[in-house]
Amino acid sequence: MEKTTRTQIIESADELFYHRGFEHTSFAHIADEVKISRGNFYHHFKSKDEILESVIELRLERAKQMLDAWQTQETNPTDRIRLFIQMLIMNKSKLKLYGCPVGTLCSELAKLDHVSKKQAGKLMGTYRDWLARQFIGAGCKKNADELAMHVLAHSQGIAVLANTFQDEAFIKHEVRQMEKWLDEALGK
Amino acid sequence: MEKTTRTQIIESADELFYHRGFEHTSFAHIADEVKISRGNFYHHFKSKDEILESVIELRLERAKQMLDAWQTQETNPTDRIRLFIQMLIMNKSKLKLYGCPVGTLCSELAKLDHVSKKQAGKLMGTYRDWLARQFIGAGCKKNADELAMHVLAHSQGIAVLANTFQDEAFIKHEVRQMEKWLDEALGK
DNA sequence: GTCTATATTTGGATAGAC
DNA sequence: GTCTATCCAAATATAGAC
Repeated sequence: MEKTTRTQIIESADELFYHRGFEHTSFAHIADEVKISRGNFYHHFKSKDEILESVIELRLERAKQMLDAWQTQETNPTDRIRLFIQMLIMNKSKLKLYGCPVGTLCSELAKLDHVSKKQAGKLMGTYRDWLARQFIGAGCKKNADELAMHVLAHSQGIAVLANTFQDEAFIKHEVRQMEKWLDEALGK
Repeated sequence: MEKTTRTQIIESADELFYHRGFEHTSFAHIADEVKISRGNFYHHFKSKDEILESVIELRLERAKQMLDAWQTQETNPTDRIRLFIQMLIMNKSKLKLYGCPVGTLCSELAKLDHVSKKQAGKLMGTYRDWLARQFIGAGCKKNADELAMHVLAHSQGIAVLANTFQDEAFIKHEVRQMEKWLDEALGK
């Protein structure tokens, strides 16, 4: 079963937007990856903004799939939060090179005041809501969203600094701190 | 005493790079602000990259001045760290709209793989080093840099999320958390 | 569905008059 | 030191043949 050209465009754009940023990625860059001509794009998408829309949709899909998988993989909400935090370790080399794909996109679209910035915010919101549900499950009903936002903020900050200072080792240290914080926050 | 055209260019570029991002800011944008013609730029700078260089220099200068002022204003290193954290509150409306000027620049230049990305990293490094010195002064000689990086990471994460979710109230809550963390970290 | 050719716009940069 | 005019390259987008 072949990947459609449309799918290939979206997947290549997804990677390039992550590595180079949205604005700094041109049709020529994507065309080189997919090996199609520039003109051919417009058979599949009306504009570059439409490609971005599809890329965000793809990322939303993937995020939901991953979180759903975690939901069945771990029965304990606390351990699910730990999986989220461990994501920083798993992706440490990419974080160092390109930062967080979600955070950097949200930051870029905010500066561009782009029509899709709200959609990108939804992507971040997906993690926020999922984390909040885990905290509720772990017995923190009252301040679940605050705790979720704290984990998210700490993760985003780690990504920015790992990228800025090109430092992977730092990630490990901060992750340990966050895990310790989690144990205390859950009153353990 | 008049501001030179050169100075006006740098200051306008500084603001525009913060609000719109570096790549998304054109000479036309800066020219509109300064009210000069596009061609006139090249009497003062050889290229757009050179303007960026000067903008980063300006930001470095301002950062050092501010930190020096704090150094004399507060005798207690712990209170100086508190001043740093309070900066998030002071700038909360700008953070909501544009994120952190240091973090967003570092993130953008990393994606562009720009020649000045190291210089931007130095800007972040200025805060890192200053914070580490305060922690040393507060008696945390052993892990001063780790503590500095933690404060920096938390601040950056707060900025990213305040910007993404357009939420100022969240900043206040996280700042309170960081202040509590600081008291505990300093064994108080 | 894919291509080539081309239109159009924008943005960075240069030349030279004043 | 500032301007106008202009060049050049890149990037988005369109038209129409195959």
